[in-house]
Amino acid sequence: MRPTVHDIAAAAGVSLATVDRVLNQRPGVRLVTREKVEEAIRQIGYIRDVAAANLAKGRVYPLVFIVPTGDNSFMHGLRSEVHHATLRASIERTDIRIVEVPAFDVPALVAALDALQGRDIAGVALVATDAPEVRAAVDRLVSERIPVVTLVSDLTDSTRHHYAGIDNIAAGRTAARLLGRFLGGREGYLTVLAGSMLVRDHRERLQGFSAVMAAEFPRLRLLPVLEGRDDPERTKSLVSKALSENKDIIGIYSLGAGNRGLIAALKAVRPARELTVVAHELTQHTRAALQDGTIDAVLNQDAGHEVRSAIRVMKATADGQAVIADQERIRLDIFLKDNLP
Amino acid sequence: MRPTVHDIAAAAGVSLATVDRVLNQRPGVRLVTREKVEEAIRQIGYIRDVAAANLAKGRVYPLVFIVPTGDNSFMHGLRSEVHHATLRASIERTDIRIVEVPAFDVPALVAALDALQGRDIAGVALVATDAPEVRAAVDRLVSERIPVVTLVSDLTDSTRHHYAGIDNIAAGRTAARLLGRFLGGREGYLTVLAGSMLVRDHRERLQGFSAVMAAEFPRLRLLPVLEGRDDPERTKSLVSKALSENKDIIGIYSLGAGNRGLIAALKAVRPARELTVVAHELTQHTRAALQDGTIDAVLNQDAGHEVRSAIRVMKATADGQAVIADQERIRLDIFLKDNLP
DNA sequence: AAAATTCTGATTTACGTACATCAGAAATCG
DNA sequence: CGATTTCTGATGTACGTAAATCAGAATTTT
Repeated sequence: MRPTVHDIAAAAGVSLATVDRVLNQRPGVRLVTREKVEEAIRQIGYIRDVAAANLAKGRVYPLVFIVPTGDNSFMHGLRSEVHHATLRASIERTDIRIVEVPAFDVPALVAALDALQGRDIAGVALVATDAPEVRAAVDRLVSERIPVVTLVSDLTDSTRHHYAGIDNIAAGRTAARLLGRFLGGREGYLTVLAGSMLVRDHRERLQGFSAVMAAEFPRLRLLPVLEGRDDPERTKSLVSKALSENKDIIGIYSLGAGNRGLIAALKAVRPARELTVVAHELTQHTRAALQDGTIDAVLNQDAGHEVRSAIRVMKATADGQAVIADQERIRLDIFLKDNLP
Repeated sequence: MRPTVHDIAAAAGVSLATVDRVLNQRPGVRLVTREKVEEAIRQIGYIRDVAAANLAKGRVYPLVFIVPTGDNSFMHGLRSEVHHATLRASIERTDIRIVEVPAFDVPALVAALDALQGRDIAGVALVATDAPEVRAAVDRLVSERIPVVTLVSDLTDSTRHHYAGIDNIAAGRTAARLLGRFLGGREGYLTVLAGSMLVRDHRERLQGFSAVMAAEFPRLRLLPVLEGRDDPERTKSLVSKALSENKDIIGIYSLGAGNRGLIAALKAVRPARELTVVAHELTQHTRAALQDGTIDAVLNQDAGHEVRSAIRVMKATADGQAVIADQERIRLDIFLKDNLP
């Protein structure tokens, strides 16, 4: 049988009330007594029954998810996963609020974060735009002892408690190796298509990609990055233009969203041009493109996992509990047409 | 506020005791009354507070993990993950017992399963050897309303509640495409290295691999499968022999354990022979081989995820709770040297 | 040393559910 | 119709913890 507060009281020779004061860091306990109790806790290996504690407290976890607006498939999927999480709210004792903020809008994000100060909140999860102002706002929340988790895109040098997302440098490196190996020993040009270089995840992917390309596939030369702003129309024309201007392009790495436009551009030149393509984010469009051979590999992060992980981490952090680090690592999924879920 | 048993009682116009009888399917309730209560439960959308219920019941989940003995890295890792789970036992209210059974030994596995009949057990997880006798033993447990989960390797046509493992056909197909693409348009022979064709996961991997190879990479021809029995020494000599007998082998797919032997054989011919290699299971050996270029890709299933998922599913099944299907899907991890965890 | 202050103990209620007991009501049987 | 049998209600205890109250002890201050 697992030890309870009663066992602590007995072991330390104090009353239940005193044990409770020590456990919940309430005042009114002399130092010597406090130490006696803490020693007893260690001795008998007491572990608080979180379920019982939450029951007694009537605990709910008010959580806030700050996600960017915008209609690209990935963010849409992310919002939908957060929404799904709200359906489990009563079971998980969460109370989730979704705040939408225009994408890449630093002041708006800062305002949303600052609006949470002083509120009774058990945790904040945000898709971070990597700016010093955002970092400062996050640090303010952290200093108020509010658990903060970055989602999908991380924040440089911030004190956030956790990052629920993939290692984007590794993702870029992986994309490079896949493209490099799939292209065999061929020689030619590669085009990189990004959403915006203002977000850290895109910058990091490019960084990893360039590093491996330069070091291991010198025969493949990179063209300047095309910034599609995650907009299908713009992306389509950028890609079409690049392909027609340079007939030696043999591969494409699409590291952001807006793949619909990319796919349209590819289909337009399809039978004639043979291109090896690696893209990010599994959506209905990239899935279909993978299946029909327009895209060769898709790198993905599972938004559902990210959201659930963020919730677990926020709850655990709010309770001062440890997390299973291994379980919270978000993996980079690599999909070929053969292992689609 | 979430509705409670009191709310049901009020809504149905009955007493708490009657609600309790209905909820816990105890006798002593007339049909009409029972239906009235059930209707009220549906009306107000009552969901049982599992934490409170478990507290009241003093519930613990006695779980049994049946895992094969043997010293290959993967099974070693699996046992270690189960052991790790026992460390969280008091928090998770589990009481995990590990039963070791010789690998591929059908009668022993059946005996282990039958020994559990009639015992007070909240769930059984087993690494299945795919034999009709095993299926029958599993079905006996299921008919006793004991939750059964297959782990890593599934059972054909059985009534087990859940399979916590990867899709092995997809794994084989993925391996084939990786090898095929990495080898570009080259022509030559491929060797497949398996542990034993008696386990379903190995058979399925081979099946998927062969299918994609035949359909999409006809220039790569498969040699007869080498059965290394997951034994490093035997594997090493088999591979060395094959490589020296056929100078046109340009790729290897190792779909089972015993990769230590494979790696040793590869290192012996390394600078001279250029081979593209895809292997299964990320261990310290395959990880090092991936890093130094001896192996090109490793397909992996995360044993920790499998064990934790199995536990969640067994607990949920024991409580008649739903599981988040998406969360319990075990994914095929593809590791290149760039995305190692 | 008396007063004021700070600790500590004892006790109670609560959270939502499970489970047992016993009395009384309703239904069924003879 | 009375006697059984079957249902239902009322009530209390328990699970492990939180939180509050109040009395009394120990300590510190005056």
